[in-house]
Amino acid sequence: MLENNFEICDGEEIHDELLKIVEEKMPEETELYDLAELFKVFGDSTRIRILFVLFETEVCVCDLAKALNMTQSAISHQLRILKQSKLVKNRREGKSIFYSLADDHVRTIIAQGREHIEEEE
Amino acid sequence: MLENNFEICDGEEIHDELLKIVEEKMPEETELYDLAELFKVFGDSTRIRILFVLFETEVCVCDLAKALNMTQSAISHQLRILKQSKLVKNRREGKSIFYSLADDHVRTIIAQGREHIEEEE
DNA sequence: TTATCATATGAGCAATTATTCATATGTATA
DNA sequence: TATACATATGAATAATTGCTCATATGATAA
Repeated sequence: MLENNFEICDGEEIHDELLKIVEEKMPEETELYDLAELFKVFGDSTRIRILFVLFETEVCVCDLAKALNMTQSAISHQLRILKQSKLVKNRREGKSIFYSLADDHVRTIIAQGREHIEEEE
Repeated sequence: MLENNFEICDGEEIHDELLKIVEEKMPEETELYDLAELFKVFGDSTRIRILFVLFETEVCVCDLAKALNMTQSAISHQLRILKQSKLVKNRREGKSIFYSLADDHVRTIIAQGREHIEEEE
């Protein structure tokens, strides 16, 4: 016999307060999208393995593929994604292209992630 | 006339050095997997929006759904994922269940992500 | 108990994505 | 130039995933 069901779940005045929070604190839609896209990049273990190598040294695509035991094509595809997110940069040296970390946010983000998963009981 | 192509791309001795890095610095397979799984959770704008609300206040599922203009089911599914990753916790109060942040790594990780995307030219 | 509200969850579908394969581009060397 | 090496990339495929819909669970009130 449902009637007046448009008023469910707001007995408290949390509702106005909530709307204010969303209006004032929520980033723009484009920033939310960009943030999600950035974290998606970290959400693949192949790319994470690449980053762990780049934490230590600059490396060319071919050596990276061999070190991680994957095909050159697979690594190249993933490097492109990392580069698009500006997490890595590259330089050419002869026939080879060397990749390295673009900045240090990567280290912080990964470090915080490790802390989080290791902290769990 | 391909012969001896098993020696391509290691003119320098970077190879031994690289293998040592991978052996010594690369986390275990399970940690790499867990890390990727954790970051996948951040890789969705709905879950990021939920986290931005939880940065400010504790909130019940129904209010969260209304505030973000999504169905209760969709929000509930995402909260389950956030809870499995121990990013949020919850408590029951009568018929409602209130969700809140589980710890502060979330804030750091999101903050670093924002810094990274805002730093780009 | 019965009815209602709040939340959780399984199945199904559409969209995304990581890898492979084949091939293209770019560089150096013969 | 022609050939080989190093890397990039488009298409195809299999696997993953976010949402919807229907329904189940859990709690409160009549």
